[in-house]
Amino acid sequence: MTITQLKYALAIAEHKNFTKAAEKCFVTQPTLSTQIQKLEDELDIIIFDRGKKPIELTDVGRKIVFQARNIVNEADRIQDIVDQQKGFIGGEFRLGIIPTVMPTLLPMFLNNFIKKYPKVKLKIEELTTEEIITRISDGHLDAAIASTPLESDNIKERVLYYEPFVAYIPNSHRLRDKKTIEVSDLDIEDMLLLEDGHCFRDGVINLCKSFKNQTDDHFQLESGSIETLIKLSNEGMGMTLLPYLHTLDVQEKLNTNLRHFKEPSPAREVSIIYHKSELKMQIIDAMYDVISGIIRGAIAFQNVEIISPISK
Amino acid sequence: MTITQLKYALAIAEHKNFTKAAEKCFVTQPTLSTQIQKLEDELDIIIFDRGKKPIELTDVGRKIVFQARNIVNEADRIQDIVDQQKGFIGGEFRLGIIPTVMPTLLPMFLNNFIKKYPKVKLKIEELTTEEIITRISDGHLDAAIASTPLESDNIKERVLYYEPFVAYIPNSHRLRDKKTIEVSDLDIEDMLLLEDGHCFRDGVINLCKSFKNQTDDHFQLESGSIETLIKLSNEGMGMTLLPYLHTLDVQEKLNTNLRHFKEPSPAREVSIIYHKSELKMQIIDAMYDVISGIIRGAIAFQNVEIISPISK
DNA sequence: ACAATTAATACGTTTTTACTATAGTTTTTA
DNA sequence: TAAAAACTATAGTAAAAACGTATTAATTGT
Repeated sequence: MTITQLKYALAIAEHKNFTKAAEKCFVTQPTLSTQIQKLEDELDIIIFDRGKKPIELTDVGRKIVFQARNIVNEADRIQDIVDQQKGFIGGEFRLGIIPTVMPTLLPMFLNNFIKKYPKVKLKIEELTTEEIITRISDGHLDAAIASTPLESDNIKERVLYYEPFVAYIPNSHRLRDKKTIEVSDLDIEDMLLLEDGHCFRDGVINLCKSFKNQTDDHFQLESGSIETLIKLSNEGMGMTLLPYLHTLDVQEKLNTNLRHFKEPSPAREVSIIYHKSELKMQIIDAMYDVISGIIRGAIAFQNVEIISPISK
Repeated sequence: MTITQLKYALAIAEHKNFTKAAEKCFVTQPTLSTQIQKLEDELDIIIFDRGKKPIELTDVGRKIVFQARNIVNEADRIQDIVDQQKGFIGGEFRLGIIPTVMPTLLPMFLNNFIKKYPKVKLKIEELTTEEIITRISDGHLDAAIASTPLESDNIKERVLYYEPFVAYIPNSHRLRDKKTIEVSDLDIEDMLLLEDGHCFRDGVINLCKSFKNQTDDHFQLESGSIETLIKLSNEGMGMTLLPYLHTLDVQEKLNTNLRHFKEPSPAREVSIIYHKSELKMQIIDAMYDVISGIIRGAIAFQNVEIISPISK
């Protein structure tokens, strides 16, 4: 049994196809065939059921592959240890970011980060929290930036900042004349929300729920981007809530539409999250340092109340 | 990097000597030399400092070897999974047993176990609790039978039975006429104890301490075996405490010297313990079943108070 | 039934692994 | 302190393993 064979088995389990797996492993398909056969022979069990199309794992095969994942992960950490020793911060680093954080946070730290750590090959993807959790768990992402706490077993969280909710209140709205908003002012019925799947949407719903026992899920307008929410709001479709960093982008003439919450302001917790195995921890540490250094200048709220990002 | 190379590195780290490590790996010394060089080249670090005699690990080397241990352990579990699938209970199984359990428990279950699982090659060693903890942690033991709780981080415990302490009181002892003993009757000053290192000794000391604030460690007589304790006691050197199973061996004519404690009787907890990685869990399960099946006929106390086996 | 897809097999080549023999060092012993 | 012993590194070689190309075999979809 070799680590290579285990990697091959993992690739096949993932792609359910020898040929594609072979490509991903940068070898030919016969190489995979023979190596998997050798592994199966040595263990004297069948890992893959080639009878079915696409290929399926046998019961033992599933356990073997699960354990192979552990072994390969642990093996990858050897390189990690070496990198740490050499003070080397580099290699591929796959980062997921949730949609409501992406456009504001990414421009703030990206330049800074790639300048400071030019050897890191960043691969950034915009993903929902749910997708992020899946991909961190199965090793397709090294880390992600998401709203926390997530209460996910094999994922660790490290808080980057607390980002208050800010109300965006258009002309002629009933709350227009208030200087500061209170949570009890909110009515989910005239609140513009992001479409389903965004954790910021869930946060807002939780916030409103916490004061009104609103369980009716019948809302009128939903959008995929915060920019759209603002435009819809300007059209008089209702008020909305924005994450604080987004308000820095709001055009000056619309600035008057913003209302901060009375302290303790409701806020979302934004964290860098990663697998509990702590693979590539040096890069995660580096990214944490860069982001929290930058954010310190941008957000300086102390008195906040954290709103859960998980729909309940 | 191959699993084989990691195993070689582990062997060298353990023996601090290429030649001996090569023997343990069943290869020649040059094979080890070249493979370790290949590993070091690939990682571009030095693992072993050959400058010192005996060989020492470098700082990174220590971390690499630690991680190698993890990887090799995880890799071993592949065979475990296969064995489990096949319902195969076999292979080498290294079991440690503390001295005060060995002579009574081992004869009770050994025959039974090797008859039921003839393919398991048992290697049993009598070891102190301290030695057992070290050897389970570093993988030299697969499991052990010891008195618990141990509060050791990477060791799991599964209770086999509770074994009450029984007082052995010779003729003309001040407690001779009592039908049942109470903990408050005990005086550590006239108690015969096992020599240092035995957890049963620590248990007895804890028991006495719990009633008298006795911190003076000056005892007069100490012995290495419970048999000797009984003989010393018969010579009038004082009373002593025995684990219940030992009292079943006491000759009939000396039976009259035994006094049970008033319930709840002080007792030690005896468990099968193993590494948290749960390697060879099928065999551990099998052994648990055999022992607890046998012990059910021998010990049937319900009302006990557990005494810690750790000196405090 | 035929084309397309995909895994297995046959076979040659390259790479890797491990062996024997031996050289080069350091440590121990006389 | 010189000789012996212990130990690791290196060279060369044989065996085994890994991988590639070419091809066959089996299955699926049209």
